[in-house]
Amino acid sequence: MILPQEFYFEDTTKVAKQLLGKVLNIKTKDVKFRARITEVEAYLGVEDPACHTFGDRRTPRVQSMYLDGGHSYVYLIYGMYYCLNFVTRTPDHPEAVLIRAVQPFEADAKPKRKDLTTNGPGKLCRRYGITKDHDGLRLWKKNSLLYVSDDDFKVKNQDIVATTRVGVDYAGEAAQWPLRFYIKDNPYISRK
DNA sequence: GGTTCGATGATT
DNA sequence: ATCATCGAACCG
Repeated sequence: MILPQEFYFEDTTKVAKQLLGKVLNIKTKDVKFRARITEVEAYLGVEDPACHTFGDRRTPRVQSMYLDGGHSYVYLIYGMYYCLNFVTRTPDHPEAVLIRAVQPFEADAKPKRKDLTTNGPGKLCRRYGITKDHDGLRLWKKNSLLYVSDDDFKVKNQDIVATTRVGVDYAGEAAQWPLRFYIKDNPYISRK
């Protein structure tokens, strides 16, 4: 089933963990992809120095983060890679979950073994053609280019690994916050 | 208008 | 450890 918008209104850390194992549905020109979310990071808004909305910053880039929970937020990083996020909570709490890695479904995974093209936030966007065009989309709508659904796959709390976020050394104390989550023993995880 | 920097990834 | 690559953010 498709996840309702309310799913994204909850506490961002909680939403991040609950997103593990959920299914990302991507529509391109004529192809559809499905992939299971295996790694995420939570970004806690105005009080999180690592978050783009830290200090209630309202630049054009982060507009989508001030939409209601359940919208996508896509930005360009290092001039080369896009990163996909799901906005959480409400406009007065501009927070989000970064999708860091996914596991392609069998039909998509041409290589027999591990597909090395979806285990990183930049890589998965490149793999599925996710660009600025995918910014601000409604993730709870089935006709959206991007939407998120549920199936019978369950991730036990016990199988969630929590650790520090990647690439946020500049954020001081916040660099140590355990806001990166991934599925234990899953091969589709980004570096480190 | 100029400068700095980055929620990355590939390579050495 | 280094670099590719460039839009944003920041400064003034």
